[in-house]
Parts: sequence; structure tokens; C-alpha cells
Amino acid sequence: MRSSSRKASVTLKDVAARVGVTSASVSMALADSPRISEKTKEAVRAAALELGYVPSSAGRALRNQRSEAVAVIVPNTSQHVFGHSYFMHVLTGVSAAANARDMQVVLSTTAEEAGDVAAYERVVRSRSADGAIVTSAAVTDTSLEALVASGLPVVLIGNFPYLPSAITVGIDDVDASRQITEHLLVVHGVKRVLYVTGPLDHQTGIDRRIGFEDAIKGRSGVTAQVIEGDFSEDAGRRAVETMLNADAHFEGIIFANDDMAFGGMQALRSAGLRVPEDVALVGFDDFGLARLTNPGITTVHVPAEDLARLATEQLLRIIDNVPLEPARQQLPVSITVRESCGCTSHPNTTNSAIT
Amino acid sequence: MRSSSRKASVTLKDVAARVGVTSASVSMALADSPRISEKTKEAVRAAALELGYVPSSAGRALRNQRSEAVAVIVPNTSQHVFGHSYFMHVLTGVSAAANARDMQVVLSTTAEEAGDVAAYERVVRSRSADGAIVTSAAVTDTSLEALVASGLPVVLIGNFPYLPSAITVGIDDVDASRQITEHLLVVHGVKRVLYVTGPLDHQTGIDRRIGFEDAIKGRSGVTAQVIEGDFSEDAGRRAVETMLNADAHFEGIIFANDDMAFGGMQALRSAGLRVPEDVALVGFDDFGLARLTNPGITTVHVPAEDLARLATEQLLRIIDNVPLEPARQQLPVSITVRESCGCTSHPNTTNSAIT
DNA sequence: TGTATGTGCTTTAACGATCAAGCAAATAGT
DNA sequence: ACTATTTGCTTGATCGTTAAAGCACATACA
Repeated sequence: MRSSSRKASVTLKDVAARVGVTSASVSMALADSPRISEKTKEAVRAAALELGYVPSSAGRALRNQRSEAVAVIVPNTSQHVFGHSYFMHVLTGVSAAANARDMQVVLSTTAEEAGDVAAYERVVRSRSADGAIVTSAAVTDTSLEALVASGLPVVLIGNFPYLPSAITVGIDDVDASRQITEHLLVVHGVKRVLYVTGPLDHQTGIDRRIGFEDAIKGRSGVTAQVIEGDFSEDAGRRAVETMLNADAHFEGIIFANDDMAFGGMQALRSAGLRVPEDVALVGFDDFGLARLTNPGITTVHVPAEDLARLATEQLLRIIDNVPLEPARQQLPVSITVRESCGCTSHPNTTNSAIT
Repeated sequence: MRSSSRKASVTLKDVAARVGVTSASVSMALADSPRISEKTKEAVRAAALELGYVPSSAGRALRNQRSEAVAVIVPNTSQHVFGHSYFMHVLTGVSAAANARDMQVVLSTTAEEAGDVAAYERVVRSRSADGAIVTSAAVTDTSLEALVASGLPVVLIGNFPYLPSAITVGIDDVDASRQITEHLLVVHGVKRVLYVTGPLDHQTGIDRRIGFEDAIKGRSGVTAQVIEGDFSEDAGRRAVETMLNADAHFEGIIFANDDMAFGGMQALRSAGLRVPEDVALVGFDDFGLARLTNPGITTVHVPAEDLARLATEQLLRIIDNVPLEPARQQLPVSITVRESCGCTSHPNTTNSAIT
């Protein structure tokens, strides 16, 4: 089969041949260089349109040493994090910021890497992308430190106090957690509370716990119990079951995220307890789930999409060597009040958000 | 600033200089060519590792005329489709299949395209990707036809009877819709039903409606009403409100997807009607929402991740010129029974799936 | 009149990887 | 011993793009 079906794609040379100039002239013409006459430019544009010329990203990347792409890197197994709608928000934010600058978005999961080089190193060092957005990285992820140290353009979503040179965009987990805890304690007068933590090898898990403790501290008449979770629905369920089996008493539960709050809510219902009448509860994240349950979960709204967009904008600044003033940014959060805390009497009607 | 901070990346040449051979030899050595002595290969591998050599994707793409990437293209506005967790499943499936073959995944949304060339055409014709997976394309999307006709490697997720030459992977929407309708009619003996359609400019919307009609057809004693929706939660809510205001009577509702079922369920609750006691209902998709609501929604489980994985595998076959026997595939679906239809008495305990 | 300054293109070179062809040196064949 | 073959590398070309330098000719300025 010598007459292959592979249709050679249109290159600068083809356009040049059509117009009767060299490919360099076409390049300059399309770049609107002042060195090219208006007449030639017009002819080139017409020919390019007619032939359907689209610049080769490889040729351009090779020549310019820029791929015009940003990578989104997920260090965990794709199973877990993809399953989280958080990731969806991140992708929306990154896409929006990248598309606004005509940059591609490359997805990269650190699945089972063969060599020593981690996924992000591979993507960035192969120049498949000019920089990377890294999200949901564990504290224990040592390669992250190497990546940040390597000086390659990287922006992390979240807070990484143990990586002082990292560019990050996050929220104030401590303060937010303190706020939502206080909502339960002050607004609803809950005295006996249970706190279900996130994974304590993630900064998020650590910080939210600290926020909870800050809120409890020095508040008289409040008794608190803490049980460790891992952000999974099942952990929330098990935490509640464990406490109920131990015959523990609590009027309110603060979950470190919504997934666990949902699991916990199911366990409470199975035990015949009503939410919020018998037990009030709150979550954290508001990535989608909290709105769907019945009762809806009062939670901290984390602006994941905004975080991702801002992170990407920062990344593009780094790539373009534009100085960025605050290397670490924190976006404000709001508390979305629903029914699980006892605020609204009519479940699933209107949801209000206070700032 | 002549001493730029830009660290030149390691290329074949650098490795070659270290070993004392030419870059061509290094290339062949790393490719494990029999023309290179074992000794040299070893030296090359050592040097490559030491210097942290990672092949330039641009150089390789330019030379091989292959980018080793697949694009995932979403023709709708990113707002809408990203918001749907369906997309998350698709990404997981595509990533899994692509990563298994060491291919990158490039994300592409048809946002506001400047020129005539649509997003997928740009991505594929710029050779940023060797092929594309297209999902959630509307029937009215004419550029899709041009894309399929252009002969570029593309696999569509869904059914596209009006594009006979397209390679597709989907489910049998007609049959699935018929099945879930029959569940409500036969198992639960519902006589007066309401059907809320999807958008009728999508094949999915059309086919599911046909399946519903097939199930109704020739079934004596069953009266049906149809109202048009658009897959949005709000459409489901409005459909139910409209019917209630018209004082329509129905014991069961079949929604063309879960989002609408959720909206409808809220409207029923607001009207003081219980699900499933007063009105039984079913949905379609099972992308995540149906499990979270209370009561859980009995629905058709669409294996989105499997569809995406299979579609990507087909795409890779096309790219590699491997002949693929069935150009159009359909994956089987199952019905996930929850509480909204009246099957399970205890809401939110265990969910069973029947095949 | 002789030297700058434009103008509008072409030529050249380079980005990094890879494959075909080439070319010495070592080995094998008769 | 003298020609084949093999071995193990190098040379050179190529992929598509773009920046810099070059080049012939026209015009401007002193």
C-alpha cells in the first residue's frame, strides 16, 4: 500500500508554495511582521485559510522551547481523586485560566511510575508542559519537595508550610474550621461535640483539626472528643458507629469534610437518630455533595474553581517571568448554611450562603 | 542578565558528550538497538540516568509525526459539562487507557473559538494529539460531521445513527429506557405515568424517550404524559411543578436522567408528596447523585468509565492502524434499584444492583 | 556623488530526536 | 592472502517553525 491514507498535514511550506514565497515569509506574514508587505500578508492569509493551515505544535514547541501547555498533576491514584468532584472544579478553573491564554491543559496522574522520575518531573522535563499545577499532595510526598527545589514552574493548591519556597494558593483551613465549629457551638449552643478528622498526613487534615481545637479552647462547658478519619464516606460512618457503640454522648458532630459527614449522617439515621433534631452536624468543602443530601449539610464552601484559576494565573506569571508579589495566597471562604446544623427548619427548599 | 536562571534541559547531545559518542548513538542505545554494543548501551543508560535525561516530547513528536497524546474534547461550554460528574468518569476511563499506553491526555473545551476551525480540528490538526475522544455532542453540531468525514482519528462516546461512518461507543439507550420504565410499570404496577424527556437535540434524549414509548405501547390500562426537559435539575423541578399545577394525576415519574429526578423529587416534597409512597420515580445515569439523595434514586447505571476506556482503546487502535472489527459498540447497562421506586423499604441502607 | 537607511524578501541555522546511509575496523570465508 | 561480511559507530538529512542575517534594489541625506 504505497498510496497511504495518511493525509500529510498542511505546513508552512505548503502555504509558501501556494503563494510563491518561502516558508519564512509565511511565518513572518502570519505573525504580522512589519517586514512583510501588506499584499503578501493578504495572499498568505488567504492561502493559509484555503489550505486549512494550523501550525504544528511540535515544530513551534521545539523552536520556541515552549509547549504552550500547563499540566494538572494528581499525585494520588487516579481512582481516589478522580472520584472526588473536587477535581472537577480544579479542572474547570485551570481550563478557564489556560484557555484565556490559549494554552492547552495536559492531564497527568501519578499512577504506577516505572522509573525514578515522578510524573510531574516527566511531564515538565519532557517539556510537554511549561509548568504544572499540583493538587492534593500528601505531606509525606517527598518528591514534591524535590520538584519545588528543582525550580521548574509549579504552583501548589493548598498550604505547604513545610515547603517555604513553594508558590501556593489555598484557603485558611484553620480559620475556616474554627468558624464552622463556632457556628455549631455559639449559634446552636451545642455543648458536647465530636470531631472527626481528615487524614493527618495531609496539611488540610492537620489544619482543620487545629481550627477545631482553637474554637474549643477556653470555651467553658464544652466537652469534645476527637476521632481520626480519612475523608472517606466510610470513615465518617465508622466514626459515628464507633462512638454510638461506646455509648458516647454528643449533640453535635464536626466532620473535616462533607463525604465523612454524609457517611456519618447515614450511620445516625440507621441508629434511629434524627439530624439535626437529635444530633446536629456540619461538614467542610461544599464540592457538590452537601447540597444533595437530605437534610442538606451546613458546610464551609471552598472555592476550588477559584483556587485553581488563581493558581493557574500564578503559574502563567512564573512561566512568563512576570514577578508575582504574594508567593502564597489565601482565598476567603464562606459558610453555607443548610439544615444539618439546625438552622433551617424546612429541609431542601432554599439554601442561603452567608459571608 | 546574561546569566539567565533558565536551566537548559538535558538533551541527547548532553548525554552523548558525557559518554563520548554522538547523539544518534545515544538515541539508538536508549531504543535498545542491536547496532549498539552492550557496553555503550550501559554507559549511555548510566549517563542518561545521572544527568536526568528525559526525551523532549516536541523533538520526538516532530520527528515521529506522533504526539503520543489523545485529546478529550467537550463541545459544550465547559461550565455545563464540567459540572456534570459524568465528565469525571470519562476522564478516569480515558486516563486509564491512555496511561496504559504511555500516552498523554489533553483536555480541550470548545469554548469561544476565534476562527472557523473548531476546537477538535485545531487540536488534532496542530498535531497536539494523535486523535480525539468526543463526548456529549449535540445532534445539531455540524462541525462534528466534518470532523468524522475528515478522516482524523476520532471516537465518539454515545450513539450517532446519523453519522454512519463514525466510530462510536455507547449504550443502548432505547432498551435501557424501556427496561427501567417496565420496572415501574410491571414490578410496581404503576398505571398513570409521567415521562420527563432530555434535550431532544441530543440522541440520548431522543432514544430514551423512544424506549419509554416502546414500554408503554400496547400496555393496556396505562396512561402516560410526556413533558420536555433538558437534563437539568431545574427542568425536573419545573416539570413536576407544571404538572401539579395542572392538577395532573400520576403515580410514577420516569425522568430521562438523575439530575432531573432530583429536581423533581424536591418539587414533590415541597408539595407535600412522599417518594415513593405517593409518587414513585426513577432516573437514568447513576453518575453519583442517585446514590446520595434520600430516598436513593432507582436508576439505569451507565458505565461511563468503561465507555471512555473502551472508546480510548478503539482510538488507539485507529491511530495504530490496527483494524477494529465492530466500528460501533454498545456496552450493557444494569438497573440499580434504590428506594425511589418503592422497592426497598429502608431508605439509605444497602443498595443492590441487578443485572 | 558617495554613504546611510529602508524595503521585501530569501537564506541559513537552530530547536531535539531519529532513521538511512556511510565508513572505518574487526572478523570471517575460500 | 585477499575479498566479503559483520560490527559499531558517525554523518547527514529530516520533521515544522522561527529568529537573525543577508542581499539586491530604491530612496534619502549630506
